[in-house]
Amino acid sequence: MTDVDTQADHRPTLAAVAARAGVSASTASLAFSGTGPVSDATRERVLQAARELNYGGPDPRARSLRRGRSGIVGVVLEERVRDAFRDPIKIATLDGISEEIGAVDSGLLVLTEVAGDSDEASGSNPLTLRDAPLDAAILMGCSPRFEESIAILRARGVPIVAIEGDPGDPDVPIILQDNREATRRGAEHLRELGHERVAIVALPLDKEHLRAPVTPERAAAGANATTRERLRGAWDVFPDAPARTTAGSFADEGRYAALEFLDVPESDRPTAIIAQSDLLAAGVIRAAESLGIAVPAELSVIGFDGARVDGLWPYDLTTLVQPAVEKGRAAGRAIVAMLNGDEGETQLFTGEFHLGNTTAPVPA
Amino acid sequence: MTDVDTQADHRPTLAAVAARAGVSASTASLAFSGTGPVSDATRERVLQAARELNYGGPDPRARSLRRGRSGIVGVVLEERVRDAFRDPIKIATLDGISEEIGAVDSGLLVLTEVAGDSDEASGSNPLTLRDAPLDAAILMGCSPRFEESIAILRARGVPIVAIEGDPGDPDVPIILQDNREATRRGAEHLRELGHERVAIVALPLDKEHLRAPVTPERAAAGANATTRERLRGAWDVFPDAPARTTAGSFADEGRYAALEFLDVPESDRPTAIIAQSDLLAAGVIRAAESLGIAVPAELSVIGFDGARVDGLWPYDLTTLVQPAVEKGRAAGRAIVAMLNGDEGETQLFTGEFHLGNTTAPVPA
DNA sequence: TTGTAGGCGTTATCAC
DNA sequence: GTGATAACGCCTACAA
Repeated sequence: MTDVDTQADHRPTLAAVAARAGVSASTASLAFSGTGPVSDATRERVLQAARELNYGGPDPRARSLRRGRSGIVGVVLEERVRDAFRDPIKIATLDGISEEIGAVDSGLLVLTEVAGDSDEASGSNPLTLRDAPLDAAILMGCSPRFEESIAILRARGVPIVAIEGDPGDPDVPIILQDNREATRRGAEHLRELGHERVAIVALPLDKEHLRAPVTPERAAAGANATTRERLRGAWDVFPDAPARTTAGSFADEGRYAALEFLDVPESDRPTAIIAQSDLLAAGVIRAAESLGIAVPAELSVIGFDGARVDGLWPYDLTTLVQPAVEKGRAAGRAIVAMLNGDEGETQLFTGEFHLGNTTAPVPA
Repeated sequence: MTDVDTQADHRPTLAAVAARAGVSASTASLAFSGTGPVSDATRERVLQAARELNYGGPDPRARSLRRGRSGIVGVVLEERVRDAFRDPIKIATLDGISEEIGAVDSGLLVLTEVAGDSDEASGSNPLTLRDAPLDAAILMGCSPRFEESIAILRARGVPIVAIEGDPGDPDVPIILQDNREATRRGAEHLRELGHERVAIVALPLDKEHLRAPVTPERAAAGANATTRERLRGAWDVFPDAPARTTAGSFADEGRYAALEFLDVPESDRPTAIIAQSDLLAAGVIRAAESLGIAVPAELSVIGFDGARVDGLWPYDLTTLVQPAVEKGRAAGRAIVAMLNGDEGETQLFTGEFHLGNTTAPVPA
């Protein structure tokens, strides 16, 4: 303990500063907030007193009670931090969000969904969306607990925006991607190149994140709408294309799944693979490389996201570019609007086809 | 607007609920917080009233003023969200932090360092560490504004922990990595394999993130302590090893830098490269592959982090494993201790050498 | 087991 | 320009 103030349980208050400066608390408040008229001399006196007392400025907790705003926007993730942040799309989206909410002096609080009531063996119960001082919340990705989260937040009067998931609540603006249509455009590109034997490497479909072939039942029952829609888009063009789900959007997962399709007699092999993310696509390419299958000469590969996968060189992946940062910005703007008492805008984003060098005409 | 309560500016308060239930506010408070004795009948009546009024529970803003705790721990990053979250080590550390602070019902608020006073052309001024309702803060990585951030937080009486950076303040526990010693151990491994011509692919050294050779002056003046220490460790063993800085910890950056070292006559080529991160190492390997240089037969590569780079298969990178999650946990525990009025513990972590298959004896 | 009183630190509103 | 007053919504002694 080097400093006098270090151990003090009682930090100076605005009142103390005011007293020392010989003014009233309200005047001192004005001197800090800049709202309203204060003479320069008075302000200086107040600031001087604050310095002397080592006063660090108005307490944000008290301020947020009084103003009814905490300056905090919650981002509700369905997974733990580690998993959510491995997804470059989520990160880009967060970046867009944080950019926009800066306009209302807000910061991002990371939350995960409310846990089941009983199954918390960890003994730890982090700050939940039930008792975090939020001005607004952004739900990223739909999930089983979606509804519950929304109910809690609504009861609190916290404005909500949903990204990639539709709670079906007219008061909740949603930010969506044209997953089905975009995937269909990619598939059509393959068909134009003459491909007929096409396989799909899919994102996780259900909570268990199974590595398994997609049966019609699984496709119908799957909890993940994004995966489902992208499957539909591919099947719109190639109704019989076999698909396998992976345990997550990682290159290694893409490689495992691709090996199942590729490590077979050449006659059974697909001539093209539709991967549901760029990371998966990167793994597909590695799998092909390892089997001596040339991309794109012998196998065309298409991704989804446009995430500029690091280390994929010399390949320039053909993919559907998702405007991830822009989606985050849209969510942020919706939040800002709602915080200002306006309506948040629902927006549908369109994936842009990027032609790289990983697709080619079907081998003769 | 589908619902009566949607537009209500005035949400019900605890007092309103109490009134409706025919009890006093304090009793209603007890019914919610679970602190103190309330008869089951009364509690039920209160809860019932709450349901009828659509009361979502006590307002966290008021609660945090009253209790003096917001349940929020700030993580101060030196870069914008997008950049910080591309580093797997930072993410793992965040994960460890969030795990531990769950024990005190806290969540993570993402902040970036206080901006310069004038150069904010963007017009956006996000929530800063000056006015966020923080119970504690974790500074990740040292930086020029380190001191200023600390001064602000100290004046507020906010407990601080620093990761990978030493503010030299006895009240700030620090969580460090043995960057120099760990790197030295890796270098010694290379020396034992007979390597003499070794090059270094380094992390950014100064704020500009230059891609350039490291001169003694740059090494001495560099702002980034982590980079500097790892350079020292390598030079402890190979004093003349040439080094190049990259623009960031990415595979593509590693590839660029490695090409500078490798795309030369064979006699001038290093037989081993020390990369300062696993992602950089992945790029080094790709560069070698693209030049037809076999790893590890013709070139040994060593990394730093132990981040299990996705998509690096079939290589198992020889590296120094940094206990990133554990470091986060240590930081979280220090925070929890300080929040409980105890002292936070400073900790030094040791990198563990992992022998993979990317190093081999120097070619004959 | 329940109610009463007071205050957490700030800021908005009004007089002066 | 400045000061008094009254909330903001909740929690916690303490008294009943």
